[in-house]
Amino acid sequence: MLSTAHTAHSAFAPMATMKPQLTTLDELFSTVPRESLDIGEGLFWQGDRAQHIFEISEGVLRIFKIIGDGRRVITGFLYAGDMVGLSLKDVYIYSAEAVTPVKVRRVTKKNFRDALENSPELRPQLFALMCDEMAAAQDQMVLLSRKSAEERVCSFLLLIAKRMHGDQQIGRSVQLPMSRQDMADYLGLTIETVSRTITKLVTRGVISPNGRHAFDIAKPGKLLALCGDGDSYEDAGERAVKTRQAVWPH
Amino acid sequence: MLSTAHTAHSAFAPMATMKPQLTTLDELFSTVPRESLDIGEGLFWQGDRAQHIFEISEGVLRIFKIIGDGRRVITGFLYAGDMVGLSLKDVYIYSAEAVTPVKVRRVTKKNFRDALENSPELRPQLFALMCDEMAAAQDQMVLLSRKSAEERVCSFLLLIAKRMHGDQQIGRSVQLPMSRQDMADYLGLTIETVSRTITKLVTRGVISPNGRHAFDIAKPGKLLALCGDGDSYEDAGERAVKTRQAVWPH
DNA sequence: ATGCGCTGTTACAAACTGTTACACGATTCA
DNA sequence: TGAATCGTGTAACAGTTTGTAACAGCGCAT
Repeated sequence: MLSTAHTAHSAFAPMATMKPQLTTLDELFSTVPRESLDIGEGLFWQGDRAQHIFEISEGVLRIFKIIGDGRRVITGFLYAGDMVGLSLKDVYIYSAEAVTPVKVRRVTKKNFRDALENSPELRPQLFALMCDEMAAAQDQMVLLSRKSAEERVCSFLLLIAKRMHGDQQIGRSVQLPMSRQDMADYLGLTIETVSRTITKLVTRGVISPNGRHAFDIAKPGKLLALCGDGDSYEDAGERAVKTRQAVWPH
Repeated sequence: MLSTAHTAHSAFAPMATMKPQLTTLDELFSTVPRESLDIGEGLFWQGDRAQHIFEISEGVLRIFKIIGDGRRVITGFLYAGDMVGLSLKDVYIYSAEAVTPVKVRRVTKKNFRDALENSPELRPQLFALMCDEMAAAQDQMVLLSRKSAEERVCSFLLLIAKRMHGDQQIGRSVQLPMSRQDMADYLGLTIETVSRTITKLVTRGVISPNGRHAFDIAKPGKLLALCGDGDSYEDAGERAVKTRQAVWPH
């Protein structure tokens, strides 16, 4: 599969004659035309032969797995700039569907491999991407394993708020293009619990609705405190949260 | 602790031109001495400066994160042959402790990077490792998100049974060197629920205890049916579910 | 061998989340 | 326009898992 290292010298080859030396992964995708997906349309399905790697240039995608009796788990939402399809398996082990209208570019796995072998600058970028993905997966495991419903929803709001604003700072507004069911399947909750929890946050003035798929973060500090990623000052945990619920009537 | 760590690094230090061309990741570690960890001893901690990458050559390690109020999430158990410490971050984002007596080898991140750049054969191996890790993380998300307590315990038993036998087939016996608390923190349950569930499986004759930290799988088919990875097309490719007939004639 | 400590097991009540059911508003289609 | 459908919100009830606590089993030291 990935063992096609024909050109062992390429690591040291200064410049390939035919192919331009790529310096970013984006460049690899930039030459192919964009494809469009409508809302709800699938990019690929769990079990399909995995032949391409995709880069999202616009819109939001959901990545999910389905187990036997229909239970669905969304393992991630992907935004512009993210890549999807990375795997050494012959088939995709998850499905990808458009949450919003999406535009993607695709390259074959072979071309992707070749580009990596030919460009030493690309490899650290891929490594970094995969490390970030792994770190995100572990955070998600923490969320699913030990966080309460409220902490999960707050963590999610913060995650999306960050992603919408370049991962650097938390925006004051959050767009949630996905359905409540999507959120529930991502957070390991039911749709009703998501709904209840959001209502509670609105009632307490932590966030304020801006239509059904957007919220303003009225009290970012409180949202942070409720997300469960205890910043050292918070050491009483669950009990502290309950206390606050009682203490803050408004 | 870990007093033998420093002498070995110089083995890779010399000029860039004459580095041996490695063909497997194992070889990269094989020249440095093994370090020993006692039961419960930490290899590194969340927040430590991340300077090394480790390969486990013996024993079992637990990888975990701690959030604010003391909640612990074990994100994985690592066995001989596994690598740990891969990250682009400056600090480790999780901790690693010995479940059993452990022997590890370490290389610096710099040497690791250099070896990868100099050996095209190594890169696909690392890519494969990271993909496997990612796939495992997603399976774990499914488990934590949507599986019942019983399904979690059964999945765990099957996972360990597979890993103990080279990932190829499921053994008839399972060694569980970790404590019930470790299992609970890995499965997103409480220690009591783990205990109850195991008792129930024993009562029903699915497994039979062999001391407290080992079980015989009396009804492998039943265990598979209970693990929740329904017979969806997901596993149709090459996975154990498919080979169930071959492995277990009954 | 006896006592102590840790780990694991079991029982029961409580809590959180899930389940079920229905209402509301927006959109689609006849 | 009006009915049907979809996504969502709300409420009462049910169920699984948890928390608490007491008890049992194993290992270890005295």
